[in-house]
Amino acid sequence: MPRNGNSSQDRVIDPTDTKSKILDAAEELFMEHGFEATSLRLITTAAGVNLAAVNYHFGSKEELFQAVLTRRLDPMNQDRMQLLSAYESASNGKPLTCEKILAAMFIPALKLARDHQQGGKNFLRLLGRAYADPAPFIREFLSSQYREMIARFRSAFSFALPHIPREELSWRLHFVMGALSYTLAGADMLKIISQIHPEEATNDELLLKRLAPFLAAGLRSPSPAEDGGHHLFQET
Amino acid sequence: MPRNGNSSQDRVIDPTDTKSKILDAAEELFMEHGFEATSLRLITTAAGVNLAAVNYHFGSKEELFQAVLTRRLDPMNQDRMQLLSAYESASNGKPLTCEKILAAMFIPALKLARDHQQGGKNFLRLLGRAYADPAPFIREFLSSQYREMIARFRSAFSFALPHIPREELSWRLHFVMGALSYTLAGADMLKIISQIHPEEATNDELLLKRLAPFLAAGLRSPSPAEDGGHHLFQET
DNA sequence: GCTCAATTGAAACGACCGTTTGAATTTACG
DNA sequence: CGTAAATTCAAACGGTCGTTTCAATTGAGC
Repeated sequence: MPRNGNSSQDRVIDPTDTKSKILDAAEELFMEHGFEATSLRLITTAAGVNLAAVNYHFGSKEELFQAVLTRRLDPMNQDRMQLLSAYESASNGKPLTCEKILAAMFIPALKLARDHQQGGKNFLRLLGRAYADPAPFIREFLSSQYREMIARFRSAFSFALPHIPREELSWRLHFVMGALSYTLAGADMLKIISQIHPEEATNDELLLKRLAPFLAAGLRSPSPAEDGGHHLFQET
Repeated sequence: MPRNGNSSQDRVIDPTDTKSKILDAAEELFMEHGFEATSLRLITTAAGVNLAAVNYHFGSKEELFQAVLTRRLDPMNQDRMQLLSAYESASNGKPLTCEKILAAMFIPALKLARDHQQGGKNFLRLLGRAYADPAPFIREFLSSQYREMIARFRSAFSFALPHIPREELSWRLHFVMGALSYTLAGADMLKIISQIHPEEATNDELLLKRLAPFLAAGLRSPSPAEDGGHHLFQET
């Protein structure tokens, strides 16, 4: 009895085996109902497998959730870092533009959103929910999954924007991640905020072509320490 | 038997009555565990009231959740619109700056975060979770709560930035809402993204003094239609 | 073909869920 | 004070939950 294991595919991935069927069904159902509200019975019924298969292959519901996240999140963040390295190698030691660094963040996310016709979009919504979940096992998992990639991109931005203090840059990177994840995950909020035509709202590439310039302008803006001392939050 | 009702306090709010005790406990527990994972038994035990009191005073668990949201969200959005109107009245028909409009959005949220020492922060985190929840009853509720406020602020930005096409502005307003809600709600994500000192991360006012200039720069940036045709998402 | 481990299967475990019921209690008021 | 409405209470309703157990089945290597 393996009881878990095979954490980073020791064998080839077979989309018809029990583990993959569970992961596919869990991804869609976790996205739709959240972690706590999705029962293992719902997942195993949708996957066409026995209820006990989840505990046999993944150990527990929490470990299944982590497996669902890591299956796509880990490759996506690896892609981001590889793409960033490729851009840097091609620049001959010159700093990259903010747009270029943002492209290294966005393109792998876009690829994920497009690749698996429904799975990709489902996963990004699931990720958006996980960001807002305070459950310790989720937060610690996301932290470990993101730490390396975030450090890598902060260095790149620091090199591209040497006049921005490192701490200010950490904040701006936080804002970038917020707008990106919110935009990729919360398509439904668009219907609240605007009367944007639905057929356009589904075009993620166009969306990010609008988001990247928006964020690049914010990243390049003067550091608050050198803006002449505006007093924004003074009433009247 | 009233069976619900009293939707916008017909009587004075008494922080020691059963309804308020339930709302306070529910706000904290919904924030911590999410809607589905928070049981009415947990809420009523924490509030020190009988289990049946929720169904008696609010009708159902879903209606209790909406009552928790509307108690603070509705006043906050009213404050935002009143503040925006006050700024506009003081400007003698001249367009407001982006920073000023953003201040009208941020200040009421900041007031909420500070007012109720723990309740305020709890509520904003709860709101962040609700944004990412696809449950129809949550999405429809948020949509109805935000529609008027969003329309009001889109008009203000449209007046302040007449050269930005209205559709582009809708997208940028979406990005603003995303970065703001993500920032206000997801304080824990900061620990993932940066090594920002915790004692500073809790200072929301400083946080928004960094966020507002960042977003204002993005809002003012040239419209993509007139940026000369960059090709950001061309690989290589 | 036999053996033994890997996997699947059906059933049950105790626990907790949202809601309802109807009686007991408190409150408001003529 | 008496009475009718509002509120609180304990208990139970039918269900669903994650997990475990153990027998049945499968599959690979000798």
